Amino acid sequence: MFVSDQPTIIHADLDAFFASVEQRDEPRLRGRPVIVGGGVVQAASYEARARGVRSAMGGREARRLCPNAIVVPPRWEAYVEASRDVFAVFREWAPVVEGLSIDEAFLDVRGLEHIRGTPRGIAIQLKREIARRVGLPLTVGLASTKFLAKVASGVGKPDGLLIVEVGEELGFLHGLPIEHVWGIGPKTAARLRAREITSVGGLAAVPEPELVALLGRAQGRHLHALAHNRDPRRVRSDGRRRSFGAQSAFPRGGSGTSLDGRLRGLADRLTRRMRAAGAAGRTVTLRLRFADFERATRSCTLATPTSSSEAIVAAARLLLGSAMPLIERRGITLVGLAVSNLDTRDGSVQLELPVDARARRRALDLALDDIRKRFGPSSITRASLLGRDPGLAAWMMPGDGG
DNA sequence: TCTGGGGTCCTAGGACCC
DNA sequence: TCTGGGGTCCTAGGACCC
Repeated sequence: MFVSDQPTIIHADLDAFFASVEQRDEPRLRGRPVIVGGGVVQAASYEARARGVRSAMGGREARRLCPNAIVVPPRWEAYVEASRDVFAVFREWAPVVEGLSIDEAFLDVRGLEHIRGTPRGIAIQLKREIARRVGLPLTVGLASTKFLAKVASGVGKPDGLLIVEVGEELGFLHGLPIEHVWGIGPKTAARLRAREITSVGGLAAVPEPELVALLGRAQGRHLHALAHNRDPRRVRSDGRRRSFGAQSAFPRGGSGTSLDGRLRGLADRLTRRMRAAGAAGRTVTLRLRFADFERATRSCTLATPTSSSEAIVAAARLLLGSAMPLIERRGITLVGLAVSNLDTRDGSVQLELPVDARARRRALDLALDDIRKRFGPSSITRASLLGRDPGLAAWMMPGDGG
């Protein structure tokens, strides 16, 4: 086993990501309070946060707190592009990069002394490179576990660099309030505080069986370990997603008139992304939220994986039928669809096939052409493309299974 | 805090199988 | 016939994260 006297896991987190991209691209916004998203705050610059604006806050509340804020609409393409640029830099500096979301990642920087430098040096360079080449502020946490690196970057924000040296972990950790722990949200924090557990040190002092009795087996064990900075999770770059989802909120007092239309729109959005990712799934979940903000889900599992919009809409309609009494009673404010139980395999290719025989052959030929271009000449035929789902072609590259 | 959109993991009970 | 144990899958819901 590898033992180091230096921390070797970096958590790199862009500060106020969307808002920082806006300030980078529009000099007029620099130094000013910026809010991205009007209806609901998607991101707030640190100038706006200083006035109490938080993401997910209602737009009206945000403008009340910070009347001179500049509100801009989100520009998704710009954020996706900035994220790509940032991750490209990450991958230059570390062989193993695990993306957590569009704006944060773990980097394993073990054993790079002769290539890239010490972990400390890499952390410093990473901030400089992101600032120089992408023009965005980054906070870096460097520690001996993923958990602690994540906590450190949170404490170090904004535009910070926080290194927790080996041997100093518990001293750093135990003084923090429990809300700093990755995995303790409002509900769990309230339960712990009701027991007068308010700091991570206090949490660490609770025997594991007691925590398990209070929070359940998995969470009890997990938090007990984290409080002692025991976190065996490795940085891994092959993160495979488990689900695709899409949802849409109704305007106030929205009626159920266009529910079916919304369902079709959601399914189209969802399946377009699924097909782009070469994914198909078996479990369709209908998510509902009501006027009182209570939620409900209905799900069903199909016999074969699909990424067909038609198949998913059909399943969603059945689920909707079973939930109709609830909807009529409580009033619906949000509808969502998710597909999980994914059957993604590296190298798999999926496409929807038209019913008409000629159009079908043509779609297959185009797909074959595409496959040959991407993977080189192969002996794949139209017939071998036809797989599990009658409306869907599925095929896996030989040797790509493991 | 009158609340958007996209995800992850865990729990618990029931069905079903060996 | 009754009883017991273990495993997997499915559904619905809860909590958390960005």
